Amino acid sequence: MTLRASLSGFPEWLPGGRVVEQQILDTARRAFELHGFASLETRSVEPVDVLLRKGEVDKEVYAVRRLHDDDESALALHFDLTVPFARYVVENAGQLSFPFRRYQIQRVWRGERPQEGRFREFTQADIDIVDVGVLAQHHDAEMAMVMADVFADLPIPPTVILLNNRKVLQGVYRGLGIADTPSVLRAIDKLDKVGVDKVRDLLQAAGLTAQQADLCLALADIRSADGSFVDRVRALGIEDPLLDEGLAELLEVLEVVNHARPGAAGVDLHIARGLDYYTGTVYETQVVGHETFGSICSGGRYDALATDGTTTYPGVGISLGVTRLVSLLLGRDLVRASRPVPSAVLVAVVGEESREASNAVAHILRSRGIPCEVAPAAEKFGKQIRHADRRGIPFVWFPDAAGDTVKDIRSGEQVGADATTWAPPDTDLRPRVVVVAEGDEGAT
RNA sequence: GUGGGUGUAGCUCAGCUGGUAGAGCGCUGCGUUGUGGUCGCAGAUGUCGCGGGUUCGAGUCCCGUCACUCACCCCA
Repeated sequence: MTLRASLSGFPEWLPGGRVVEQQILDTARRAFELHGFASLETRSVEPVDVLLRKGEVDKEVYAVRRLHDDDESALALHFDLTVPFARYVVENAGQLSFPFRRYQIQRVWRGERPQEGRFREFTQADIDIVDVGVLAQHHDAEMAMVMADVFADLPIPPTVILLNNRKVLQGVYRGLGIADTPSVLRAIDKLDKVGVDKVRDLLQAAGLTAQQADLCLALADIRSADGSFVDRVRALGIEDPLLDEGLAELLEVLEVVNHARPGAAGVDLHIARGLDYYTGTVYETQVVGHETFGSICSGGRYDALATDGTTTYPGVGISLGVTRLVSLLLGRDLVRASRPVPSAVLVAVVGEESREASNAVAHILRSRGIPCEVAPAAEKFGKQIRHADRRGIPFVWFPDAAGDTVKDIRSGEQVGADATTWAPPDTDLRPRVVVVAEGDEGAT
């Protein structure tokens, strides 16, 4: 296990797990910057009313206050990165140029009961684009393509970004004369978990007729990797202008994404998304073979979230659940770090009186970009090698006045070497994330 | 917040109807006295989650409490 569960919901990885997490963070950052997103960080805390304004839903928000104040200022840890970003855009609109694109990688906090893949403190890697007044539709497809690039660069199983559009759902519900859209959305969202019959019960409990419920279920049942979903929705025979708009948008996003990144996305009309500020496209991402684990990357378009009263800043964003993804990869042993420490070389110490000579070797290696450490004690070489072995350090360097040698402790091969010219193979230079082969148990 | 399950060595767990705590892995040492991994031998380690109760006696039964975990809720 690479997860310490001392405080439930506040994960702390062991060093090997952190290697995996950092690789994901580096990969995301790299992809985001290649797509021109500027880095941004917002404060961890927001006034409570900012966090709760959108959607009365008493989100599981953590309040923050000084222990000694009886206090007034109701602050809370942010619940996601989208709402603080919307606030930031409104506050700094005068100094930003639009359309504004930024990425933001930070922790967020939610006071929900933890479970597999669900934490109270976790890291999101978020990208958003906002504009003034109107945001071009093509950005909806762009979001999915950027994330597809991230996934393509990660050592993880295939993923699929599932698309839907709130307008399609709302258009259908409105066309059916259904008033209570939110509870229908919530019921539909449970399809995978509780099954068709339970959801039908829920829908009827929400006041739908049997016929309405069946049409909602038929709609939710539509999934496709191509444009064929449009005809299947039409076949339900429901007419509504919002539906037309939603279908057109959804079709465009799907076609653009899959043209550029074949197979990266699919349409799934039962994706609803809980957050209430979404107004159009919504995204959810499954890891193939781990569909029940939950979405590792979600988001959507919000046309009315950011506003100062006179000007509205519509946006679209998507957020990678870094912590959730790491917990999936480690918890199911899908990947491992090649070693938990950066060191590629352990420089042995012959005797404490010659530690300086070992330090000098290490200094030269480091100056050439080779991470290394010096043995902590001048023990017998067997123990020094074992020290390296346990940490996964592949090479042990033996300083010797008659000529240094370096040993690859995996093969046992030991050769003469000069610190000014020797280098490990590229694959050993830094810890790597390696995919665990089927049935490959044990080992570090 | 509501309901179920679990809490014994660093880790995974065993411990039957109460009789003073065990295994595997890991760890330490030796065989091999400055070249590890395999193998063999030897060894160390526990407030049995915490508090109370019943009992001659509680890891075991009862009550409470905390933590973890699963489900609901919600979601990355």
